[in-house]
Amino acid sequence: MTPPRRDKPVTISDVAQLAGVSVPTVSRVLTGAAKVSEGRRSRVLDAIAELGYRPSAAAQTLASRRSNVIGIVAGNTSRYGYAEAIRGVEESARAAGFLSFIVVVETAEQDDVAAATDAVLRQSPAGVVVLKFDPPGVAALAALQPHIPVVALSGVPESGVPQAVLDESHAAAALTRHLLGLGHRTVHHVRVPPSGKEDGRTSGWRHALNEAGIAVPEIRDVSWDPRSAYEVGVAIAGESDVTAVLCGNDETAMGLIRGLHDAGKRVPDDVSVAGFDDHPLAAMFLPSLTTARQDFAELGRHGMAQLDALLTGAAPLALDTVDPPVLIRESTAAPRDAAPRD
Amino acid sequence: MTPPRRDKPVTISDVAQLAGVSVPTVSRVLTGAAKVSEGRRSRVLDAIAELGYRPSAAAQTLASRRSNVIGIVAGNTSRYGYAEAIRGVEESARAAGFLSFIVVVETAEQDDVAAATDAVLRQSPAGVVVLKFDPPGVAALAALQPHIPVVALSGVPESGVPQAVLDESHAAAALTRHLLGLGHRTVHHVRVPPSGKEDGRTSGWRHALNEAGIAVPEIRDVSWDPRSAYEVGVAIAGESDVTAVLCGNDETAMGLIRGLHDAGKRVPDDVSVAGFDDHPLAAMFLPSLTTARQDFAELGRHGMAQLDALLTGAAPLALDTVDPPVLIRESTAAPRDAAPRD
DNA sequence: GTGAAAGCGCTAACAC
DNA sequence: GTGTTAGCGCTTTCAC
Repeated sequence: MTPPRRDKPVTISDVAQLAGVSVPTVSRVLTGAAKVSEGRRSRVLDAIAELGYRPSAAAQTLASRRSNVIGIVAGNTSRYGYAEAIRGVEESARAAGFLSFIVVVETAEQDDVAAATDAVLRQSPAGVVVLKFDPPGVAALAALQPHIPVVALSGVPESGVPQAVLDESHAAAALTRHLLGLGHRTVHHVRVPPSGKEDGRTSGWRHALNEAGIAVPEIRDVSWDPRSAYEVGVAIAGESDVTAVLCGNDETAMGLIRGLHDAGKRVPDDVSVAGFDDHPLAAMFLPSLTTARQDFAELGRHGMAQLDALLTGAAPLALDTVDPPVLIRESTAAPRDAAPRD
Repeated sequence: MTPPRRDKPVTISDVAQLAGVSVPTVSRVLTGAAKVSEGRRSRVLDAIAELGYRPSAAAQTLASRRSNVIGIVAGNTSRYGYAEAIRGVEESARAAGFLSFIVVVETAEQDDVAAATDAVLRQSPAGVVVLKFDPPGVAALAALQPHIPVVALSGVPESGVPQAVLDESHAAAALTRHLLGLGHRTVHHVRVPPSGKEDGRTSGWRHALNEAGIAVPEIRDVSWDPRSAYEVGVAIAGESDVTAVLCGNDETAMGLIRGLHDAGKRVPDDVSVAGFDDHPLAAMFLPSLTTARQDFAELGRHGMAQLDALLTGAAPLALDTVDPPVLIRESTAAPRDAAPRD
């Protein structure tokens, strides 16, 4: 066995020569584009193994005008939901024979979006999955769509784009109703950075309040950093009318609870707090978090399945919606001053 | 402005024709390989803008035999340290003009490692950064090294590979000494899946115990799932000799604390627990976690810097080691039965 | 089935 | 400086 030299890669013609066949024949056994007689076929396979030959993706892409890479475009790669969604996409992309590359769009500004679009298109990927979780994602989706097959991953259905959706609004409404059902007069909302005008989490909350004929309280905004939720927790500890809070995600809920705690309030005794996502630590927290499970990895897998369907020209999958289950745990309870409604 | 058609990409010769120059001249303004007169130069630039031309990465790679993509090889993409390290690598790769693709190695088995190696090499990347955090990472590193410029990211220095290191053993020893200094007779250790025979976290702990002349207690192993640490927490709640525990990471510490809590033990009153990493939620947990900060994103950036140096043939950077700072918070305290040693 | 010939979009080497 | 000529490593006609 001769280990390949770092500076002289083995090419298809090396294989052809060793196997005693023509270059196109090697190509045929590689791609399966046409039948090759059993004898030649195995000689080619042997030569490939002996030389440790690996086809060059660049040459294949150039010659065939299709590639086996897909792009994952995201505003972020490491936050919980993002990382899980990326994992899901990559997993099923790999299972389908695709390699995934990552393009991060820092902001929704022209320059960043154009840079990301360029980076994606230059690779001539077979398709792209965009995490439409934030404004950069929304902008990148719009920029990419006219050029290449794209699937969006998101929390709210939208028409005109193949997509996989994790329907957040139902779960947010259910969580809000749960809190109201415990006897809270209203439910406040601490919002994480939204993807557009309003996310499903916020609209579900708003919907449930409207439905119950309750005035919609002012929204508090936080960044992704749990410390900003901590500050809000400290602040609302001083507001006696706040007895129930629905947070945009579990990290926010944990930060908020810690802030309330440090300001002398107990959860759920003084204030009920619900999170969103069912982060792996949500059940470990003290108190454990009432929340709605979001399976981001599954969302990613669905997205890749959509892309696959799109590429193979199969019947476009029906709108792919997953309804997140609600989990009632320790962080929510009846308020001090009221008995449950029913 | 004519938006490019989805099916007929603009090529370099379209640009050349519109600008009234030869193809290589366009290439020259693109790559800056040779001087081009100001007049032609700007005509080319205009043509590029007008046509919305984007060079094909495949063609460039094939013709020039160098690519501007780098590979990130990892056993996992979404767990905290992994995701942060990947973020760091991608960030600085992008800043240096590289696109990052991701290859996941599920296990350290022959097949998976070979598949990952193939996937990487077929892309002919400029270089690769391997997350040497687990056995799959270690195996992939070994398989890749003879073929292509590789940098390893890890927790323990190792010779023979360009690498960036987050030196865990000092911090683990410091944490162990902190616990002993509080008066604990010994410190137990709950270990997360190690990359090889022993990780820096474990060896630092072992070292500090040896140094203090204390017998090394049996190690408890957990998976990455905090629920497995929860089980250990429940179990050790029944062992009265366990008063201090050093955990392999913060998620494990949180699971362990929750398990202790559910089994009736309080932290730090009954048992002191230290984590590792300074996860964003470590400071929010109740109790907040004593831990050692690991800046994985910075580790990733250092790794990419190493790779850059390697590629440009610059003097190889000195071994890149970061010493994680120790953070004393609420989850550790003196044991019930003893006063602090000093 | 199989080889010869052509060409994918670009860069490199070479003259001028 | 600039155009012409050759490929890069493959896949794709198209004969046979």
